[in-house]
Amino acid sequence: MEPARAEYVPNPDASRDEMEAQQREIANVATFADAGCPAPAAVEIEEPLDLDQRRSLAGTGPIVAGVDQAFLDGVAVSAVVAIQGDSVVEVACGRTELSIPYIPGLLSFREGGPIIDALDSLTVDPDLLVFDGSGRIHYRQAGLATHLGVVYDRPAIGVAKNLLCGQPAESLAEPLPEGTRVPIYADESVTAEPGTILGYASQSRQFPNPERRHVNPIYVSPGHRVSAETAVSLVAAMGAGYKLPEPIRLADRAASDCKH
DNA sequence: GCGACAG
DNA sequence: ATCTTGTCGC
Repeated sequence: MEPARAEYVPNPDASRDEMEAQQREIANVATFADAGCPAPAAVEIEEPLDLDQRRSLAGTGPIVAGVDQAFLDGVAVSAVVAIQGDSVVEVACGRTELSIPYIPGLLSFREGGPIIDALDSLTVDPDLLVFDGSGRIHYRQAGLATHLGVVYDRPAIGVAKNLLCGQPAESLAEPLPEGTRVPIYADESVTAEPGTILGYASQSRQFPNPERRHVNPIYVSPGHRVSAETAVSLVAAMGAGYKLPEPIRLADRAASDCKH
């Protein structure tokens, strides 16, 4: 697939000020409301899928693409796994030399290159992109999922394993029951009206007895063309019994496979 | 100055 | 993100 807005392709050689300025601009053109994204019921994944059992595209069901990265020395490997219904329909990889270090808040400038490299070789046309990292839960409301969602002008969701910024509506220190969703509000650290719901902490999975051993929530936020509420529901629909949604879980595996 | 900080 | 075996419990 090809970028729809080439002017927003992240440039790792830009100055920090330029990066931050571009992020504010991206947040302004991003849509944090449902606009052409699939319905959660249309992308349900009941059982864990197998990366090695691929099937060809069939019919007009929505295609969801999961994206994740792995690293070796100075190289970033990005993998995209495209899923339609209960089938993996395509797997693509991309790799790029790492040019800048990891800086919280500027992740898309470090990992955007390999991701675009991978998406460039994808032949199917995804209806939804799911990224490992934040979307609107970001200092300038322009995390990885928002940045790339805008670059491709495609519905996009960010799924993070840790909270970058924002204020949970309630404490997340104690284990939550499975299915719990806690709003993440904008606070002073975010360029949004205080009280804006940036995303949700979602307890996608929990053990029967959290006293002994518990699972942490995931942090789901809209990237582009999806609301915070629909984003959590979409991710929950693709859980297949795991903490992380199937597209991300498979992309994670594909990326480490791609390394070796 | 101090603390916080996706992957 | 990455370096890594066994081990405990629904």
